[in-house]
Amino acid sequence: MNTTSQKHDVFVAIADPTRRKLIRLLAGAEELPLHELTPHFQMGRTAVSKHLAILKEADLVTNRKIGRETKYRLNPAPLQEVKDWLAFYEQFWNERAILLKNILEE
Amino acid sequence: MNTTSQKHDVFVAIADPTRRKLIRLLAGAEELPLHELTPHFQMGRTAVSKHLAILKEADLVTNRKIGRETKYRLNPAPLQEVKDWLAFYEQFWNERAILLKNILEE
DNA sequence: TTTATTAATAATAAAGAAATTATAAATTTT
DNA sequence: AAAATTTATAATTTCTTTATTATTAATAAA
Repeated sequence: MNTTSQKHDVFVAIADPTRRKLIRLLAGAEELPLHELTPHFQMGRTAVSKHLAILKEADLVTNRKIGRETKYRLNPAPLQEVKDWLAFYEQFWNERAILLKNILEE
Repeated sequence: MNTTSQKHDVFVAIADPTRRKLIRLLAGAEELPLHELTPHFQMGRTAVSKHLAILKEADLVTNRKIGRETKYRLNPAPLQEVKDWLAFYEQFWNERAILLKNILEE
């Protein structure tokens, strides 16, 4: 792990609204090239391309070159890590569960 | 919304590993003051205090002053937003579901 | 083969986040 | 009352992220 490729965190990847929107767009289509994704945003191609690179480092998207375009595809599998993380806190976030817990602890 | 108080995003709040560890520590106790949380980290009190402020802006923690200490408590409710966001993608991230979808689309 | 399209990378600039030290304020202990 | 404890805030520094422009390369279309 020298110069490039930082092996990006899924939590960091989904923290950015642009990247969440990219995920959403890719969920609605099998594959999309950069130039079809770009017009949905107010920034330039290069910026969108970099957001896609971050998603790719988190393994949330894959891509393949078809002719001169690079088609991006969603890979939702890494979201499982977030789901697992949340699962631990589910026991806390229900108010009824908290009340019940308080009663049991008396 | 003038000088302070930026109304922080839950996704941003949980993106940082220090803050996830704070959430985990607070899940394991009813209430904890800053000086009990700090020794679990390599940074100073001030830095931990600021991370707690970000969690508070995201409404993931509440606090109350008891004498000279400020006790922090976890409020997991805002995590629901993340759970809801993930729920949308559950239909995609199961390989069996993807295979089935491909078959149905033929 | 020239021109247009598509996209990645490098270099830079700007903005934002994270951590530190220093200071101040409030509360408890001695 | 003086000293110690606990915390918050301000000022500063450092680091990281985000976005831009410019350059290069590759493919497709004219």
